[in-house]
Amino acid sequence: MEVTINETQANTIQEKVKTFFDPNNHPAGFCPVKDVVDRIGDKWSLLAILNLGYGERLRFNQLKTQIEGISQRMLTVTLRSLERDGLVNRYVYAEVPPRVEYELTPMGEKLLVKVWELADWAIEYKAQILESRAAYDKKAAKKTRS
Amino acid sequence: MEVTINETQANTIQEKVKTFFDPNNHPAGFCPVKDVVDRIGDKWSLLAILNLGYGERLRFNQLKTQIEGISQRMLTVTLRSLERDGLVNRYVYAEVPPRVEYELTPMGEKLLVKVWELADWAIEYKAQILESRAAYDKKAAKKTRS
DNA sequence: ATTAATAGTTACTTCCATGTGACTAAGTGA
DNA sequence: TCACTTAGTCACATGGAAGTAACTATTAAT
Repeated sequence: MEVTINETQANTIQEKVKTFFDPNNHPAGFCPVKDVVDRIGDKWSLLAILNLGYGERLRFNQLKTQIEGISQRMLTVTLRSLERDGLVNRYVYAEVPPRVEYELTPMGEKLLVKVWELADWAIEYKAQILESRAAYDKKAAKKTRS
Repeated sequence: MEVTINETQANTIQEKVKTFFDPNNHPAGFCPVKDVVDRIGDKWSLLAILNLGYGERLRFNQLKTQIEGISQRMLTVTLRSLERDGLVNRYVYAEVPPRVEYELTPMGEKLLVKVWELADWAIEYKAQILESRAAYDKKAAKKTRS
């Protein structure tokens, strides 16, 4: 089910991108990739999704503990927006003190799988990125000095 | 080469995440997924990468035209950071007026392939997200009214 | 002498995502 | 009566990413 582009037989990423950006295929500004990245590009959403990725329902405070550094407010904000988009389910139990549990929806889990594949790239190229960065900074420093 | 987790035979995403987050496997805070998303999560990087994904070298002003809404400054900033991380190459021609061309590096192209797969998810679930969002807002509106 | 072209840089401003700390409801147990 | 618990909300403060507009070098063409 990897049929992003089925308008033509596009086999290389170049062909795919070219086909994709063709105004005949989509309205201008249509960019699902950007949509996803915007959705998970904030500070906490991805971490919430990852922590719910264990497959167990987690209570609010469990998440707060597991997601290091997150504030109460930001956890609420993050979970609300994930819930709104249908990526997590929220279960409220009528108890005192309150109990609220969160879990990934199937849609959220599918996203996690996709996002997870990015990790392959990150791991494979992490060293190379750091190298490139160091080399670049070294050059920049030289220029500034002279 | 999809061997993110080879410590165990982890077949479900739950197992993968569990294995991944095990402090025995990685130092705390190690999260390559977050790294990538941070890298492309800014406003323009992804759009620059996508536009360079055609496989053709593009001049500064070509990019500026193609990336709708980007300012001169932000294009420079974006390209510089991509160059620094080794995702794009920059070719300067000693001409007047200046000519500078940009292209994806192989590493950048590999990233594009991965990121592209997110589009599959986005396209598949776009309608469902919008539905979920509308339903959520409708409920929220009711609560406010009462 | 002036304009035009390209690929920037620089100084300044603005705004929104995020952070902080106090506050709340509702019941339980001491 | 008071403290304690959980899962929040609310008002306000802040930093940094992004935006804006003016300025630059260099040469060719008019």
